[in-house]
Amino acid sequence: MQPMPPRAVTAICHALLEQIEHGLLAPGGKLPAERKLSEVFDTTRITLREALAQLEAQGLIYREERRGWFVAPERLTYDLIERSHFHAMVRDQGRVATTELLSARLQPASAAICARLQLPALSSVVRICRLRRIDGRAVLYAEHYLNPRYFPGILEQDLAQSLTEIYGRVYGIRYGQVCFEILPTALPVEAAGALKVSVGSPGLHITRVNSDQHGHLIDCDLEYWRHDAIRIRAQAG
Amino acid sequence: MQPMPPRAVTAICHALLEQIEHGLLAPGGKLPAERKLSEVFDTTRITLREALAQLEAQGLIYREERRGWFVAPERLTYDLIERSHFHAMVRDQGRVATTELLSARLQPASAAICARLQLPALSSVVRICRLRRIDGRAVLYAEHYLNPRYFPGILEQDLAQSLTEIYGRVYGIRYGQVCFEILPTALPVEAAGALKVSVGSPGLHITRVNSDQHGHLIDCDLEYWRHDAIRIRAQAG
DNA sequence: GAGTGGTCTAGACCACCAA
DNA sequence: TGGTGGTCTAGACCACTCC
Repeated sequence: MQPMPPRAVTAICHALLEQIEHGLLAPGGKLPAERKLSEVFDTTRITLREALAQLEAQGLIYREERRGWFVAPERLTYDLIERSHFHAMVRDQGRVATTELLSARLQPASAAICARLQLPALSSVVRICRLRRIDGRAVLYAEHYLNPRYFPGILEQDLAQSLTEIYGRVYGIRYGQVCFEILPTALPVEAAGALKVSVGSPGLHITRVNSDQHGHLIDCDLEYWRHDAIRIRAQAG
Repeated sequence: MQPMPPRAVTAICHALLEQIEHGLLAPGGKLPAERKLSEVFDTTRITLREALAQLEAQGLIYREERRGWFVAPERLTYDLIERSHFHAMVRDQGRVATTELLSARLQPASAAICARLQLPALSSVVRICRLRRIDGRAVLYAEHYLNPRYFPGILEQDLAQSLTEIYGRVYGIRYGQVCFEILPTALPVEAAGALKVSVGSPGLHITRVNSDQHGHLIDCDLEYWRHDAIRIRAQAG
């Protein structure tokens, strides 16, 4: 249909794409330096970076801040309905998950969190920030906000583990109804910093508000995913 | 925490953000020309465009190909579970929806579509391409693939209407189980062209595979949304 | 210390849109 | 027809990574 303009950027994209598809650049492999690539394609770094940015938007390559460009690994499939926890989900897909605890403490809740958990103004909540990796690559920055009333003494637990597992083992709490909200947007600074991506890169923001088996609102999660690390599945009806 | 580098790009973002938040630029309003803005902020167009791209990634402004930059309207909330059809969903949120039929015909199915609909190789399917707008802004490019066996003569219907409604009225078919797959990625050329966005802009790709009330796979939709036009909701458990 | 990516400058030409 | 956005050039300096 369209006359297909002979754009330099498009040509570079196609050339790189072909190399990746034919396996000359393996998943996880590093691309040559930008200056080297701009010589190869006989163009400027600005133009070359434009092409890299497009492949990044497609999720085919990704960037580690100041370290260079890499071929993106396969996405993780995230099933909204049959929610196993992160480590199990990753393991079931033949990958290795790790979790790093960034911070955990009791603090006053923001207005937004109060509203989500239906708490009165200025309530205290337990805030747990964690970074999660798949095969060593940071893919998810998550903030958990727990209603402290249901989880006395949780700060003494090992919070790099699955929270779901601690909920059940220590408090006898299981998830009941869960509400999701999925928002494609740029990653905020905290998330971008933790994931080592440049601020303003596209990402996926998932908010989960969780009730327990008795219908009490127990906690909510703010998850920030690399946009290229995830595929969401759901079944309805 | 971080020393907050005095980046030109960040400074411009904040300045524009403030103007938007204080309503000096109304939703749908047009921003000044890029050259004008780069003068205002005393920088080059490249740098200024970098800032605009970041705000675009956040979904705060958007671009119409060759027409300029505009302040983004509120997102549409898309509920995965209680799926009313597009026009009803938009109307319920106080907006106006329109649908434009781009093409509709019987054609051989691609391998991917055959797999989704569990059809034998080289089956024919009805392919319907449509463009949907909210308040006049193109937000969704959708391709529907129907198993023709369940929809004889559907090409004679008015396909700018709700398909859900035609299914029920003409064929006595209602949706049963539905599978979703949500993928943040760059918009492919057909979608980008129809939505009038530059190729390679981020978007949200939603695949729906629909069964009817008897469990037959009747059709599947490939939806391509502007990343800034949508917020997805779901409830589970 | 060499090389890398991150950022920025100061221009240019073209195709398209609106007047 | 003038101004717009889309694209591209040919450099530069800095902070950081990696050796």
